[in-house]
Amino acid sequence: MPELPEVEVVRAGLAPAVTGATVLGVTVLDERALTRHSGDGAHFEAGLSGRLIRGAARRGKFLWLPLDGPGRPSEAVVAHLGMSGQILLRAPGAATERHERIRLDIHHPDHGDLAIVFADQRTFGSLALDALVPTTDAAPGGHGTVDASVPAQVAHIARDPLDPAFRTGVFRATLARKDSAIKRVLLDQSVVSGIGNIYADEALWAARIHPEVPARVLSTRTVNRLLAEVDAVLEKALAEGGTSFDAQYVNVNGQSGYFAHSLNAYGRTGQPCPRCGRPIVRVSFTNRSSHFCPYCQKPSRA
DNA sequence: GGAATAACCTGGATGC
DNA sequence: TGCATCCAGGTTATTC
Repeated sequence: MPELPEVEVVRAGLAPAVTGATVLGVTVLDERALTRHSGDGAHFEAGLSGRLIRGAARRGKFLWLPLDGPGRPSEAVVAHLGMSGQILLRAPGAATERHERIRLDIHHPDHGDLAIVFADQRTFGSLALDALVPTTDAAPGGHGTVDASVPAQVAHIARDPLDPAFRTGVFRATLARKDSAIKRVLLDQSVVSGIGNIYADEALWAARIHPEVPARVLSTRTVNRLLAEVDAVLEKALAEGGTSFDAQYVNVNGQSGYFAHSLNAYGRTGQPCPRCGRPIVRVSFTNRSSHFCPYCQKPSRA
């Protein structure tokens, strides 16, 4: 499931191959991969062909490629991997991938011709051509860019905890106003971006916070501890190439990450807590699952 | 306005 | 073996 570390691995792999490249052609195989695009497949293809890609940027789980082009508006290709999206770099003319939805043929002045393949099993991910708008804080739009702009559909997404422009004071103040469970708040991308179900469970386990504790009751010290653990979990996952359970997530070369071997709570129902040895439990939580240690993560600790 | 919930989707796992 | 059902979860529209 692509969360911040997985998307960052994809961005880092994509950047050297696409920066300075020109889009030769676009093939849309499945228009369901354009749910965030305002037009149809033909509109997407026409808007992209001939454009120069200036780089690869990311905020939270959103990835975008800023575009140049004579007489063209300030735009970017925005990608969201959803639950099962993959962006792969392939040789020109490479065989169609399983679940391939969109292919961009590009030419890079140093690397020659390449194909960018967007494949997605569950079709929750998408690509879109979107206008770039100024950031509200005048800081760079995200990781991998110095431009103070973001795609319009990413503008409502909060900065992620690894972003230098992330403001912990604003985060603490937001939590103090939230009656919702802390895990729900961590998953709210308008509060803090990049965290999904896996890393929310892992960070809460590391910080010894029960996932259903109301956010507003957490002390400043506890919120600081949580943020430190969120940073640590994301950094470690990034260093290990992300999490992969079943080839749902791969880097641009189709390789899986190793962080699944480092998980302490997520997906470990019934297995001993690495800290106290008591079994990890799984509870249903807003259409998904929460995994935690009921002994280490008592609600009263808040 | 804030919070909670349903819907979207595919394929693997499970049960009968 | 084949069919039906459940489950995984990020985002957004809808409802309360």
